[in-house]
Amino acid sequence: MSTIHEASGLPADVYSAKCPTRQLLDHVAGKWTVLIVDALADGTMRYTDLHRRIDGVSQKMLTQTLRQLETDGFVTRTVHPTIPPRVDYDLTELGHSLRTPIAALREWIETNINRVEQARRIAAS
Amino acid sequence: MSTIHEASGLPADVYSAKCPTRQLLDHVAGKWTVLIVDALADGTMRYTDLHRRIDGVSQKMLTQTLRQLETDGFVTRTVHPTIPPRVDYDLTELGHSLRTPIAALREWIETNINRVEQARRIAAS
DNA sequence: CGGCATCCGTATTGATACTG
DNA sequence: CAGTATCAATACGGATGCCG
Repeated sequence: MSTIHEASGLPADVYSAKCPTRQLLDHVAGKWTVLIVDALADGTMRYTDLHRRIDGVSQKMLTQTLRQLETDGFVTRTVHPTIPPRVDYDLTELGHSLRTPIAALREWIETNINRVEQARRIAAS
Repeated sequence: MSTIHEASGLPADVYSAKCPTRQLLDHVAGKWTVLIVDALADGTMRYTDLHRRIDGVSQKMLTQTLRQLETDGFVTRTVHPTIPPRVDYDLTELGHSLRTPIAALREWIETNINRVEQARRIAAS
């Protein structure tokens, strides 16, 4: 039973270049998206928390990805008008539902890294 | 129970920039990787089959991604020395095990595209 | 603290043409 | 059929400096 993309009336199909699901795939299947959504699994995190947790992400990419996650409806951004300022990021319900496949991907990677490295050694020989 | 990365003796952790899992995340969480692995779910496909199935992929990206999937041990490439040539691509057992989280991601996208577009309309207003 | 604006080198990607 | 080679466009991403 396939989903119909309401705005176009056509079936949702990532294999079609023009289907909006393709762009969503690009958003969701990104390194930083995976890490941010997964990091927010346990609850609220501040900007600096995320920056520290996700080793190697630049301010620019963190902000950019958070904004995209926000417009796609995966995270909420709450500004506390205090001094110093404080900004909380949380998963929405939609974001939480995305957590499941994303966590599965992360777990697969961490579980199978040794098998992949073994395959690479064979390929290199 | 976390996996130990054998080559380094350290825990496998995608949050660490230097952990090899981070690079693997980059390979696995890519648009073309997702589409190719998912396309091979039903069995053998030839180069041209994949090119037709995955709308919008260039020859270059298709070849490049297939080579990467091959060295990572996800697909096998079988050349038949016939005229005209024929090259078959298949998932390995490792590739099959990756199918599960990848198919889950694709299905999530196709199922939730309308909710995302609704969130975007709200964000734009 | 949590950004944004700008610059800038590099890696990715696409289009096109050609080949065994 | 299944690529490779080449060039041009561009997006990615880091570094820096400034601001409320």
